[in-house]
Amino acid sequence: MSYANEMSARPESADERTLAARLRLAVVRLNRRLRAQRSEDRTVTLTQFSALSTLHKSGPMSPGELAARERVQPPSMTRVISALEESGLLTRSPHPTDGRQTVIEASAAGKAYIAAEVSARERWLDERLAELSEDERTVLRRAADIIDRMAGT
Amino acid sequence: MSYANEMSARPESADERTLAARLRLAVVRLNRRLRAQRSEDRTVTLTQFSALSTLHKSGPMSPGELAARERVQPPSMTRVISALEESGLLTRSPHPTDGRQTVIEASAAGKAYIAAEVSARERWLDERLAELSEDERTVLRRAADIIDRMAGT
DNA sequence: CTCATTTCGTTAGCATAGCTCACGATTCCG
DNA sequence: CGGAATCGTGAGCTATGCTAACGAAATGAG
Repeated sequence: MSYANEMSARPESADERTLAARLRLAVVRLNRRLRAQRSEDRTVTLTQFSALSTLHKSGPMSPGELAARERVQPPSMTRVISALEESGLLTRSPHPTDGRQTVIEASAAGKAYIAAEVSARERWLDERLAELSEDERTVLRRAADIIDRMAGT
Repeated sequence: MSYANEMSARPESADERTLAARLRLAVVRLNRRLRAQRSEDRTVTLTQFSALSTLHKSGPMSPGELAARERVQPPSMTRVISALEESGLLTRSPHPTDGRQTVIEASAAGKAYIAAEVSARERWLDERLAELSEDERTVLRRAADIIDRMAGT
């Protein structure tokens, strides 16, 4: 069943690397895991879901504003918005006074989708978090704030 | 200079979302920032650097083993290894006893590259971390361990 | 009012990064 | 010896970001 797969590699350990190196690896790995959690739901990707969540939570805004909140360049957001509109989860309407802008908003279907899928989407992560101690969750809660502050700069 | 860009969107706040949602957003955002830090160094991407670091730190191993450590599927790792080999930072050699396997190892150039570039690569993150308090860094250090444990499952 | 400048959203094209499926070579084991 | 398992890889797809360039609309100096 199990073949020999041991070489001179040292075992993976809680290591003495720098904080930057450890944090980078942790973030890269968790990001990969999170993106992989879209298998059953074929239509909406993590990026789209993230944008739709932010839009739903913050209310109608312009595409540029949403791009800024998600820390993404406007052209990247354009594609996300187009995909969500095509799925009927979001509506585009003209800005009342400024002809250059558009107002995007989560549609009724989009809001329903979020309500229904938010737990399914984050089920994997929720389960992992549930396995932790309350202290560990507190650490992650604080870390999420700190990371967000760093990434927002 | 400043155009009106206010709609009915609520301001972005330290919010009352679930831990899962907050952690997801924080990780996705930081990951984007980290990948963007490759501007000066044209040749080696974050994924390649991450793999090379792990290989250097853990010693010679098979491609499959490296893929497992990086939490990536073997075909994904093949491309990373090929790119690193082409750059001369890694060597492939046949396994002494198992003809199916190969042994990959950071070359002298690869080790030198890591030693020289590790700080440059992580400069952006290092600078952000330096702006934090010691307490905040401790939180991130613990969080990195917890996240890695979750992602490793 | 006129027109150069700025802003907004988008299109086009590129690079990275991951996946699954399939396949050939090799090894293991009954 | 021959079927089954394993390893690495090739092919092809999708997602996710970026920059450059552009057209439409708004602004503001004259």
